[in-house]
Amino acid sequence: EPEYYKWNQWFFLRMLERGIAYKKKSRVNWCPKCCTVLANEQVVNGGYCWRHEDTKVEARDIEQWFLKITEYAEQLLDDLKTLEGGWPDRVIAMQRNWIGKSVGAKVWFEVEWTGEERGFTTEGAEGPQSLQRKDGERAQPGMAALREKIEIFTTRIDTIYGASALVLAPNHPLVTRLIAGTAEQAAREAKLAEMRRSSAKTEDIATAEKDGFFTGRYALNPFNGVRVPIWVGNFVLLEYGTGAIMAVPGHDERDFEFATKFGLPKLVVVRAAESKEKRKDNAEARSLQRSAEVGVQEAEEVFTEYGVSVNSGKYSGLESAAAIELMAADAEAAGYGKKEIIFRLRDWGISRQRYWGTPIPVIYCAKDGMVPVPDKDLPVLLPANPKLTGEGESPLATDPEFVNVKCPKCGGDARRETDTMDTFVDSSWYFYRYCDPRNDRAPYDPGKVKYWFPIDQYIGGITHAILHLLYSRFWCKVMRDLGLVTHSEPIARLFTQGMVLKGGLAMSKSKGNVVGAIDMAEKYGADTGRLYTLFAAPPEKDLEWSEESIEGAWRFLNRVYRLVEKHGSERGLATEGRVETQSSLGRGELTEKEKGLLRKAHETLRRVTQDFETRWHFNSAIAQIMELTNAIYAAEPLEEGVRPEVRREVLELLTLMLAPMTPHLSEELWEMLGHTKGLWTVSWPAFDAELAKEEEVEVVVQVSGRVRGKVKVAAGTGQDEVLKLAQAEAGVAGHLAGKRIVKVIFVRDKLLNVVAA
RNA sequence: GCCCGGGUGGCGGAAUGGCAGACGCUGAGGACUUAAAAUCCUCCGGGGAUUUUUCCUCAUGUGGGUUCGACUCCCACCCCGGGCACCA
Repeated sequence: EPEYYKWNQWFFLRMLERGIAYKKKSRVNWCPKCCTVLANEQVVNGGYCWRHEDTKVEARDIEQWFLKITEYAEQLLDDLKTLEGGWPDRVIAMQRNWIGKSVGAKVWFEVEWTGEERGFTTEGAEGPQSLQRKDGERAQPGMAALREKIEIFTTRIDTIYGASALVLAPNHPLVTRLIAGTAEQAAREAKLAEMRRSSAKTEDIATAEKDGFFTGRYALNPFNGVRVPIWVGNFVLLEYGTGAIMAVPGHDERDFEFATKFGLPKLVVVRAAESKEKRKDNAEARSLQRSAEVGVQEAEEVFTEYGVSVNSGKYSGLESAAAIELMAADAEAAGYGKKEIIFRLRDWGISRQRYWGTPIPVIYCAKDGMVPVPDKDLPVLLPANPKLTGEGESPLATDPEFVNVKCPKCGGDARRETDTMDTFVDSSWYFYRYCDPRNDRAPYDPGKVKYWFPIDQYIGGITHAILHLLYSRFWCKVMRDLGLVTHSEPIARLFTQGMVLKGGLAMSKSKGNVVGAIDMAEKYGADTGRLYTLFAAPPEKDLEWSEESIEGAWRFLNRVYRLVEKHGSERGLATEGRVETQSSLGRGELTEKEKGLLRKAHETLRRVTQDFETRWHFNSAIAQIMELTNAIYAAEPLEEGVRPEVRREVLELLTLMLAPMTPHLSEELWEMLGHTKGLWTVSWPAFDAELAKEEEVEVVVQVSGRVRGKVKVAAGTGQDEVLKLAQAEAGVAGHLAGKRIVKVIFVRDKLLNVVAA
């Protein structure tokens, strides 16, 4: 509705002002079925559309709008800590994983333009000061800076003495220039084109074989001045880090694989830290380690763990963590590197080429460029009659009335932006609007939001763990920075309910495994369906739909109905608007049978209340109610020894406890019990603790922790008494015969454990 | 590979330090009925002893540990599900 999406546009303009919303051309995910771009979060199962799980997304280079969620990466990560306890662990873990923080360093390797197939060399390996500049020796045409540097990112700067190559992503902007002017330029360009083509297919990058080629150029390792060859590798991703890595084959599995294939050296620069025991008695290992410290050694296998640096100049002997710290600091001081934290999280691409979505409120003018739509012109309305061509172009673009506008700045002819916003924009803040839905001057009144927020309890499917739930957290922080809210997290407690499966799969129309809610309601009634889904499993678990089990729920409700039908006819006893508990009879006058029933009813109420309030374990609550029903049946005929007041109280409690789960049926039962006011007018009853208490309890008797008997005693009976009775029990006495009692553990009304030796 | 979650009868599940399998489904047997449906009753983890009644024993993925006592807490491992992934 325009009354709502107007405020999406308003938020967008605020973000545009702050540089949070921006437009850029980039490689994006395109779903050919949706005919639109998707955000990274909307690509699932290694490259499929989240809505069409059988459709692979394609890579396309399109100019589109982004929201700078990455600016909030650190906060989104840090604040997850405040959600612990309130949010399920797996959702927190999934978000943490998605944000993907890596602490490391960037290092700049200077390109040596003169380099050509001279192979790997360790010449001049004596520290940073020996770094030799070869500027201008062989300048290439069109080269702006001769002192070109390649920036790499690493989490293991401590392994830099083991770098035997730099590897760039095929799409790295420098690659073409590096190749230019080298001896095998043509062959290299052909290879590069081939690699770029295959990387455009999102096919199983993770399992593809390592591939790459030498560019013909070298770069200088700033730490030791060693010349390392510059390669291009298919396993290096342009999007992550700097799009370039140092290959340390001795200490990274991918680099090891790459080096094995292309014959690069594998230097050992970290060895396992000696454990104390080893240090004592493993002289052989020690001598091996000594040899590792002498000279350059070819690694036989990859060692990726932390340990102690070796063959690393002045850093040799340092533990990995210390080496990382010191080397990053040194690099920064010397000006060839710096500490850096990077995130896996990408900015949120919100442009969609769809009709359904909020129009992005900007106008392109030949004279003024991109001009935001002024607030007073909001909302930018969707055209009423779009042409839906399915051609992959935004439906808005084909509507001249929508597209052709005057520039708000100069009044000249201009064009509207025709992309619409991702619908996840709408869902990122809808709950705030609930607090103030008719406001036409602002998205909401911050005062009203302050009263209600953050949300005490939110319920949703696990499917939104890194979509809706991440975007909403981001939106909240943006609104906070706009001064609209004072909290940083929108949702205090999150509950992720399970799915209903059929044949092991989530029900979906495309799979044809849906159970029609209407068919089911016609056959059993909606309440039976409700009761079944609640009873079959606790709510956080997935549940497999079972036709047989729903019969069970149906049978149970019929049992309850028949019970009320039979005994609910004593009209005139009903008290409107509440359950008359403990009846109007004096407690002392209750018969044994009456006491038993009332006790069971109130005990059930106690446990059901607890399940509802603290655990949401509706399945065990229903089991309790079933037990109560069974107990009432067992007490039949109720006419004998149970007065109408007591019968009614028990049946009213039964009806009330069922009401949250079977509202329709309960309403009918309530009427059958003689009430004329709706059940909804009645509040949840308090259980009578006195009544719920057992008078006689069964105490379990154990001998040395094994159950050997039981004794029935009055509630509250002391240890001595119970022990005396227990010793009289044949089964217990048999196990105690000829033994000495060492210790007695007694839990009142529950257990007696006699430890005998 | 990393990160989460889980593993209990034929099945869904219950028990969060104190009688393992509540409650329900399925199955078997029985009652009612001319018959069927519905309803009601009994039994239902394995092995053994006793065969009226009960008793013993094993059993909650595997192996250890803590405890008078462990499905429950701790350590190691195995398996299943999910998320992420040539993330440097």
